[in-house]
Amino acid sequence: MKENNEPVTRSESQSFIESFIGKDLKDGKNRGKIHTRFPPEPNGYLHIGHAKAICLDFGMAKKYGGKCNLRFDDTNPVKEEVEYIDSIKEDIHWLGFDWEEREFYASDYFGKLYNFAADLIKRGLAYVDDQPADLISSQKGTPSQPGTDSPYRNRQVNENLDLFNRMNKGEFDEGSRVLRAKVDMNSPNMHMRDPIIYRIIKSPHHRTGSTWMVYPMYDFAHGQSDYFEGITHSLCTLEFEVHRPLYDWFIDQLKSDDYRPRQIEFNRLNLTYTIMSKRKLLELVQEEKVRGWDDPRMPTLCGLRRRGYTPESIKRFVDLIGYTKVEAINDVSLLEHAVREDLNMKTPRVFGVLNPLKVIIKNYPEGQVENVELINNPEDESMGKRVVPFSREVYIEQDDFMETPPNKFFRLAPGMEVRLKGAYIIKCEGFKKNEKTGAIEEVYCTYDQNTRSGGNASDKKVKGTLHWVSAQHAVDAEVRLYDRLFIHEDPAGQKDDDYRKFLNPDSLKILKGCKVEPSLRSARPLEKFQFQRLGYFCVDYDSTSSKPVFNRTVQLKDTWAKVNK
RNA sequence: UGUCCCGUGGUGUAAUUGGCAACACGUCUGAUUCUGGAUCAGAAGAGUUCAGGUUCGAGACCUGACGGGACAACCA
Repeated sequence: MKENNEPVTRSESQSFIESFIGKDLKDGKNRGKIHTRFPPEPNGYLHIGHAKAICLDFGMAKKYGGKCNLRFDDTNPVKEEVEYIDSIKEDIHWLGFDWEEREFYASDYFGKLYNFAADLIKRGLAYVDDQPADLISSQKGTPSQPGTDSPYRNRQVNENLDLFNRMNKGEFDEGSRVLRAKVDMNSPNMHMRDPIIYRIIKSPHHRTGSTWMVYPMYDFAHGQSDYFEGITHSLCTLEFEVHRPLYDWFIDQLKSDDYRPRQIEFNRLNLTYTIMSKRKLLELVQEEKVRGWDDPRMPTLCGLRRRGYTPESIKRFVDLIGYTKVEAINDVSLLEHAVREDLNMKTPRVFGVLNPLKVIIKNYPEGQVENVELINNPEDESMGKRVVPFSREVYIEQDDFMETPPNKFFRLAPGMEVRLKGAYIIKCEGFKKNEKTGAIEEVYCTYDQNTRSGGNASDKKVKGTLHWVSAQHAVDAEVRLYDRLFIHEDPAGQKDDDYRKFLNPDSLKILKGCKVEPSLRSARPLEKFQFQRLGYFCVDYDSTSSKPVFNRTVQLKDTWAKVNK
């Protein structure tokens, strides 16, 4: 919808996929309709790479007035489990997408697929091969050498039909026979060299039980399922590019009019300092390198959710990186930027002290408590204000005090003044130091009564403003700090080294004696906050009202930390 | 030694389909701030892998190199 001479803005630029779709629609292909599908195999949890596909599949359909199906690609009963199905559905909904009543399974089509295979046999386009896997494999040749025909390639139709039927009745052992499509053993494309389309598997299927003994391969199920569902655009990742000729070959055998689905491939999502392979993520879980699929360090959607990421931030990130055919590796800092941007607008500010250091305000009356008022979110006035108790003893961050500060240290040090945010300006008059360890144990200050925020002399300038928590009112909390899971930008891409070699030993730091403001006692799992000056934090599932647990989603940008390096 | 795909600042993407490279992240300044956040203003950083060709004109088209990736699972 470009108006007159408005310049083309970023948001209007389309990916190559969208251009293809737009052209197909304009050309009136498939009656000018768009229908997509998201086709996960239920063999693991969804990760942020899947989110990229989900956003495309559901996003394109929505944008162009079409529909998007959810289809579980469950053609291999030995790898798939029901537990994954529920988590996949939960994650898609969490992201904010809905397939309505269109929840399908490749296994819904086992009957149709079987009949289609039988039909191919009758047309002389498929045959049963009795050879073992290694022989079939070696006859396929190599990418640079053509294959050779199987001795069973010209088996009679009736024999093929009978054998295929008996394969499905369980008369033969797994691995003893397969059904192959008769395509072209000399094709430069390995996938066209008489691909196996059915194999015998006797383990029960999570949905069809032991109805079938014979199961279709991916290549024989995916395109056909698209066809059965009326899919117009079958969007998948780059590695399926070489499968496309086969996809088209089966559609050619299947189609009866001018409707046909079209496969388009785009680049996978890769992120720096993590891995995206389902197999490797499973290893991390099984080898207990992480605490589970939803460990906040994992790139899984449930992990990111637990870490405190919002669906909006993930969608925003996906939107920023785009869809191309270039195998790219995206910088996590862009993802982090996306959460900060979102959380900045949404989260209430609170005080939490991670490494407490007690400050005693010597001239503040003992036993006195004042309730100071603080703005919940300077970005959004509608979020209102809250009241926080202030008293003679408060905790500040250990990092906010230095005995001998460097230049430009705008915090507390002997003789220096700082503001305790929302309360008073205090001046450091002394401190107690453990002579053995050198640790600062207490800091002694005086406060200026006239400097209370909002008061007469409240506009007096000081260099620094600190967050704090009243000692007697503080709630003890556990805080889990996360760092990148790997110390290498591309841990899985190092040919000579196993990715495990690059695991970051300090990716998780658990802080036990943290002090947070009393309002946080009632925080519920998944609630998000900005701990002022520190970062964004999300309440963990392990949290209880007596002992809150917070996960740090991401730090605030910290220019001081950079200067300090 | 085959077939297919890809090659634009540090990173990810754009470039009205041939008109003298734009945006975001990151980086660095400065302003502002009761968050060293946010915000605001600004800067540095690529001449589009290379070499030819077509053209008045090429990041876009052609040819050839070079570099990266995918493909030889009874996985998806």
